[in-house]
Amino acid sequence: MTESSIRPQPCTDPDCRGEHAPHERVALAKSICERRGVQMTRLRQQILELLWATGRPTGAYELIEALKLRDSRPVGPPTVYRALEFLMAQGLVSKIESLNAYVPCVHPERDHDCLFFICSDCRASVELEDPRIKGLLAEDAAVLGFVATRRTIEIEGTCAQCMESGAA
Amino acid sequence: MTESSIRPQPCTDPDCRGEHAPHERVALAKSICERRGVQMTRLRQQILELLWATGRPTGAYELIEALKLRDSRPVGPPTVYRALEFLMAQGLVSKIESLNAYVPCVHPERDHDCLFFICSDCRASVELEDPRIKGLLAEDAAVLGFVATRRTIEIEGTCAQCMESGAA
DNA sequence: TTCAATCTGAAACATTATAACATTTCGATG
DNA sequence: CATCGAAATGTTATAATGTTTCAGATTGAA
Repeated sequence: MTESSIRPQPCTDPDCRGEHAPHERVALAKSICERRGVQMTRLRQQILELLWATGRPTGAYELIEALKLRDSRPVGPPTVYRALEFLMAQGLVSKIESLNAYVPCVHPERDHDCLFFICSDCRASVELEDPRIKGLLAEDAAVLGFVATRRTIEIEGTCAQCMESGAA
Repeated sequence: MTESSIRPQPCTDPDCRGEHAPHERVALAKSICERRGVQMTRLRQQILELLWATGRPTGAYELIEALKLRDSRPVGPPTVYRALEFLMAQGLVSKIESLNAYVPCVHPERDHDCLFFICSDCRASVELEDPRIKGLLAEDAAVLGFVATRRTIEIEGTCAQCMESGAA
């Protein structure tokens, strides 16, 4: 298993030229919350920062450990799960269902249904928006008369870097 | 919450005219295993039958309960998880990651990367193949130099029947 | 200030999954 | 037929993930 990589992330979105430095993304998250009149509390911000800091999908219990280490702040599972729930509701964090882990969203400012490429080797994940897939899914849903509320698209495999380093 | 529906399933695949009666699908699974030289044992078959019987994504512990009731056959979690692992490896069953539950595959005879529409109301799921989405995902993966091994696509929402019955 | 709403803390518990090791089953081979 | 080995299953314990419940703290507004 090679080192976890990609931090700051090279954005795979062709429209994006921006930096995704963690502190800058956290600042953006705060301004989004303010605009919406919801509270980016200390705990929530810490968790978002931790998710940016690890640079890979991170489990709730791993966050609990990290909070304990970083701040000698012992928090229970419900506390962390509630914060994650809030962050997800605001589109600032996504859950990777196939890993039971959480990642910060790169582009919370856009309404997004992302897909995730998850490297089984280095454990990193890359977020991607593809409106064409979004469109096809909408089309398929329409055929079924199905009204979608949430989309989970997760592709597991080996990332380019790990392929090169022959780790796969 | 309305009654769980769709059994036998109306196949949403335009190429498919076939019946998907559970017993017929289990027979197909058995012949596939025989052809591959792998064993469709009694336990594995029972679990596959149970998955067809419930008609909706079913959890491992629910299967354990069902086996106990149906056969007064007490099996432990590892036993069931191993059987599920086998069935998934053979493409006969898929895991719905967002529910931690398992569904039988409608078309094990084809190589498939399915997407699932999951009704939050009646708990039913519908499997669909869409080669166009498969193609776009392959294209996106290629751009990233990512080699995919597994695809998880799960759309949650409300199915047509539940929309009609106003249950949503 | 004081009330109400929101957020956080804490203990217990529920659900999902795996590790480690023993036993059984069953076909292949001597 | 005996028995060996591989595959499958059984058993116990435990790990990992997530929730319920109720209590206390904080915050923002009247």
